[in-house]
Amino acid sequence: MSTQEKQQDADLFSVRREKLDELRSSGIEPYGDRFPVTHRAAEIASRYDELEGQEVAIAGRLMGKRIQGKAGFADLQDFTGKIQVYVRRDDMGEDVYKLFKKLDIGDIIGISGRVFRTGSQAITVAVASFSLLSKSLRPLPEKWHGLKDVDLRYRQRYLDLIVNPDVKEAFLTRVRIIKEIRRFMDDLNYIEVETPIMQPIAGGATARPFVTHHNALDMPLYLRIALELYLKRLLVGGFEKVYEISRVFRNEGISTKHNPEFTMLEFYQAYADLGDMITITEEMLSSVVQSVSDSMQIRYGEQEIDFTPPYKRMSMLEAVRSYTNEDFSHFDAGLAYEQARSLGLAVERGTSWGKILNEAFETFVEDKLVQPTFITGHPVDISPLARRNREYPLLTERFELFINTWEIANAFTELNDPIDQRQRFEQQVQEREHGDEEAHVMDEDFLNAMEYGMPPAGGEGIGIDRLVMILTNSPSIRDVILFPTMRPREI
RNA sequence: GAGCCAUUAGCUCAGUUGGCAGAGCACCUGACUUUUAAUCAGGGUGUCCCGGGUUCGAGUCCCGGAUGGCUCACCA
Repeated sequence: MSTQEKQQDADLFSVRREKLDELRSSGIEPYGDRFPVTHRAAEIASRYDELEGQEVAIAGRLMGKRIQGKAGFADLQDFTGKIQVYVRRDDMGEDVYKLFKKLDIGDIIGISGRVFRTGSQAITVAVASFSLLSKSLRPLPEKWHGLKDVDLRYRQRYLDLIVNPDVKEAFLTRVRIIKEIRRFMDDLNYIEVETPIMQPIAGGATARPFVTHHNALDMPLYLRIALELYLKRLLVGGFEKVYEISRVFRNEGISTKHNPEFTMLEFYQAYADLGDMITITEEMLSSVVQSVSDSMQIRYGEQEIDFTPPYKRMSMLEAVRSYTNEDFSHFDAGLAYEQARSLGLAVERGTSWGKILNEAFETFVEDKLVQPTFITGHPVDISPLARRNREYPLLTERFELFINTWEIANAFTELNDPIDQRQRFEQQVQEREHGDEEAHVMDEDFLNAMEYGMPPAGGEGIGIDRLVMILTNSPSIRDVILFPTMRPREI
């Protein structure tokens, strides 16, 4: 059987598998050792003038091969980018050159050689020697179109990262954003802490949790849906400025804007209030935008979003009035019901005033809020952890920051009255009994903490993933989460 | 959870009225010592997502299912 005939009934994997065996039997280890790298691709390009004629050692993945007889070119890709390498039979000897020609695209190699420019001015390393560091057994996606199938891109993110350079950029931006936020919080002398991910009661937000079970304790544990209640326990414990950036989990639908696990920043500051949170938010966002972009104006799809502070502020009542011409400031559930009906909202009779207002807001206002806008003064019955407004007890001292129509941040002057907090929980428990699976459950331990005295405080949560989406112009949350949740599938 | 759309070679994609399964890249063989989506000559490597049905004949039409995308619902 000729090699060619053998090829015909062999798939690409077994062809490479055979190459690997041949390498081994000729004494070459296809999975090499430590390779001392002296330079990286981008560096050789940016410092070419100094490096011309110098000996360099680089390692990376072979991404292109242009052999032309007794010499040839190849592209090597490392974390910083691609660089061309040049191989010549007369430089490396017949055997080594043959070996190089046998390499597959996707193999990881280390080379050493001298930096030069070709006739067409391409910065190139003339290979003096090379070693195979890792044989690749599977063919990479096509070099020109890359990997487009979104399903494969998310499931096999490693391939996406190898062949689609923009993908790496978005994730590097994500890292920069989070780093900048940490720097910002640290500079304000906030203390970063870690609180339980598995909790006996999942509180701090209205959402369905994931449940697991602890065998030794023989009890259910919930993956946290928010960071809030533990961070507030730390306020009781004397931490005056505290923050956490970490994953929370919500057992809900998946969409371009929702992943079951996502990253939140939450921070709490004793003796502060909502106004302080507004200031911090504006300063933080403008500093983050500054650090990842040259401009305060960010393009997201068709929109241009201006992060220059101060951001627009509007109370929920004002916002609803200005988009519907209906005034809900009477605080009367019956009147609100009539207004909702005339606006075409499908609300049930008996729905509370606050829920109706919120419904009107979500339906008629939310999708208009493209530029950063603080919406303030949320009804108390949708804000069980926020302090009441002193003048209007049906409202709270709360804001949500909307950007690109998405809720990006949520903050309030924290409720620190344990009696009121208990009543709020009781209200939530009732709603849960009436079928609202997302309502809070009673958290006696949290109340116990608050009964020892929690300082007045301002607190805030920021959804990091959506912020990253906006700042990287990513249409899907899956473009900013390295390994988004997917239904498993055979490869 | 609902509606619409998609699924064909390792990847990116064609596939006509229902009539032998196709191209480019990748891969294999050969030529080529400064190319760069290298080029030239030759080679098609397939569970047409899965299961039924209609038909002389199904990648194509019908039904059911799987997975994904978009929109909506829920949510941040």
